Amino acid sequence: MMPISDEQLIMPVCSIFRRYIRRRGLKFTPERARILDVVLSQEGVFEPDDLYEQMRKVGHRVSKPTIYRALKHLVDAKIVTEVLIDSRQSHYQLIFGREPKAHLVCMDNGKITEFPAHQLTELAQQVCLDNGLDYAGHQLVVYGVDPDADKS
Amino acid sequence: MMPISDEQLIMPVCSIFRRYIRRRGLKFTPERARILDVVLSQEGVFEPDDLYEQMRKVGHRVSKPTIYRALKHLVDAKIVTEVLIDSRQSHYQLIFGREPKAHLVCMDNGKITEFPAHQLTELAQQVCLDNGLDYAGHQLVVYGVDPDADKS
DNA sequence: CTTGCTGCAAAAGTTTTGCACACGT
DNA sequence: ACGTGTGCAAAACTTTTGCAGCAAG
Repeated sequence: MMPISDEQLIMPVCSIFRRYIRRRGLKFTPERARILDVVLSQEGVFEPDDLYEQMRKVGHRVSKPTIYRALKHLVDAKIVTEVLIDSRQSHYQLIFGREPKAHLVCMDNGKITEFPAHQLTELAQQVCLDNGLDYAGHQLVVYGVDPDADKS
Repeated sequence: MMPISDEQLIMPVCSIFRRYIRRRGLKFTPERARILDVVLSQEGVFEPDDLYEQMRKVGHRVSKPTIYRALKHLVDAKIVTEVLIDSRQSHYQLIFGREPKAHLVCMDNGKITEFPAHQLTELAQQVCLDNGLDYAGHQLVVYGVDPDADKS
């Protein structure tokens, strides 16, 4: 899949989410539209609270429950995916129109680097097949430590 | 690395943990010994609360804070690793003397299947190298859905 | 003895829920 | 109009922390 530019991305994602919402008899509210906007502006991995703070900073009054509820729909709609990097905090990432990425986490400073991992998809699909499941996604996280950090 | 049997495993793990604890000027208490025992008896992935309930069931009075504190040391000692499968709950798994495993999660019933993923280690190490980090571990989670489950 | 450990209770933090009112469709 | 959504406040949970007394080294 060829990556597409931001301008190419934003319009279709909006329509796709609107269609997804309406097909389910749900409602495309201004809050959901604005949340999708902020999500589309995120670089890499983000937390629900990031969205809350950023929206608040530009004067958008959205409550946290609304953000959590919208994220659930965005995940269902396969526009966003949950990224499991920290067991004590939800992390999400935009996936629509993007190649699947794996994550390298530096355990010293928490910095997250993305890298492509094409090879994995085939392996992951085969594993599902072997176990009688339909493939629904996969995630690779690699952990590293800074070689220059002091060892305790 | 050749997998080893349970009897071969339990003794060395105990000594290794004791040595780890003492080298750091910490204390090898009965609570920590019992927690390690329960950890060694787990099949696959477990949660802190699983340990708590199982210990309670056999009459071992250990508090949850103590379990959380012990798990931290077990992770540091590389006897146990955290498994990121659910952002709302910590999951752990015994790794000492075991081959690295990847996880297949069925999104319909939550069932977790382990499978070997040798090929990944090399890839993961290369990624760290490319990014100037020392390799510290990796984790692959594959998601599947039951083809027989009703689609909503 | 000294220092770390435990259990309790409380705190901290994230995510969810109940409810009354507001708003898409 | 009907049925969802929203915000608020509170609940639900998991995980962490402070502290007094206890115990390992």
